[in-house]
Amino acid sequence: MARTSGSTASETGPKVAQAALRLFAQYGYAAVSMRQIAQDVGVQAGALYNYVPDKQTLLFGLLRDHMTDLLAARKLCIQSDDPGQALLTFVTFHIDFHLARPEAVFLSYMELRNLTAENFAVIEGLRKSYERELEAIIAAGCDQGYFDVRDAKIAAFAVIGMLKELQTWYRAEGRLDAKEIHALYWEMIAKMVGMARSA
Amino acid sequence: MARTSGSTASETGPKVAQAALRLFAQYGYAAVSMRQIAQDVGVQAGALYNYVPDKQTLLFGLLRDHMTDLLAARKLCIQSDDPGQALLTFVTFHIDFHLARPEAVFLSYMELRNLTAENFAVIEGLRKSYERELEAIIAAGCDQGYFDVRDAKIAAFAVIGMLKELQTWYRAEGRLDAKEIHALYWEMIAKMVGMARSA
DNA sequence: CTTTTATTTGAACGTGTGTTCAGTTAACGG
DNA sequence: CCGTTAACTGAACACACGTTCAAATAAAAG
Repeated sequence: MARTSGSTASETGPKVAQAALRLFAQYGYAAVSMRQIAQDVGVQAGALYNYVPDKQTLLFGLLRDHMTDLLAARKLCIQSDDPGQALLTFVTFHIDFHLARPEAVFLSYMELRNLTAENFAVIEGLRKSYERELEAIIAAGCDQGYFDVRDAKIAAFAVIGMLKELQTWYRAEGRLDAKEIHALYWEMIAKMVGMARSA
Repeated sequence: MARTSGSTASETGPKVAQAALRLFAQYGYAAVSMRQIAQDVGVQAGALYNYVPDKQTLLFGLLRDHMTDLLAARKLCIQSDDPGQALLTFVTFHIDFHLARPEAVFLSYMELRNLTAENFAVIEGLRKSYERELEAIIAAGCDQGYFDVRDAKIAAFAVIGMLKELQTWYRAEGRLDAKEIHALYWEMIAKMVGMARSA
């Protein structure tokens, strides 16, 4: 047997990425075999290599695309000169973007160590450039007297940590919807950075 | 060849656990082979099975011991009826305990999904009982009017998240020592829970 | 010194791994 | 309808995996 009826690269290609994303997120990169991915796609393992040079590059592609999407979406946010507004925008954007793609987010946190050194450096660079935006907002808010934190870098880490943890407990069918989560987190974060009651 | 000179179970046993902890934390459970662990111990792979029934149980044992240690150490904390003091104690304890054993902490966050369903349930139960302590402290502080948070459960998650993130950036040789980290995190957390300026 | 016990080796088992590729069939272009 | 290209199969490669176990040696006990 050979080419299967109805098969086109434009359909199989995305299926490969989706299956890999799903399986890597669920079981971990090292625990998922190319044959499992192939089965999920509905194809033999050999066929995957029409779409991906190797397993490592498959993982890297998923992480890089996720980070690229994140930064691209972030650029579309309306940026504000007011630090309070800028922080609110960042937090709201972060929550929406991340809650919408839990698997990619999970993968990006969990599988960094399975990247080669070179690939890791690329992803890490993208991640840092995102997190530095938050740090810059907090630092600016301090300089301008809107916020009150002793260490902007640590405060940024704290906010990132809070938001990361959100990923671990949020369920779409859960007690809180996105709107309530926005409100709760914004309340906590605004207090934490000592935001003056204006904005 | 067979038994090597100087070999005793009381030395090799702990070595196995240490090597597994180190390697699992660094490369991930699925990516580390029993032969790698054996090499780190300085022994052939077969010898590991004098100390561990299988790889899964080895992982489970590491995680369970970590959680057991955590809960035991926590019990030794002096508990306070004052919510502010109780929260401060919790935060300080958490930071000290976790910064002292980064590998076990990392493993406990990363390798939960590589546990069998039964083993996972055990670890998850231990973890929840720890995190519920924090939630109870925050809830009590709210009830008694010391704290001001809209949702104690979410606030507890937020604090846990902040502290988890600390693990990812802290380096012993870094800019901040434990004392400064205590102060910075306590400041942020006290503000976040809307703590009245007394305690 | 002899016997017993503790500890490890080294080979083997069956299975699974990522990856390659010649061969085969489906879809497409002329 | 034919030739070309696109897509996939299925087998194979060399190697690594977790685990078992008889045999062998070291340490401990008597």
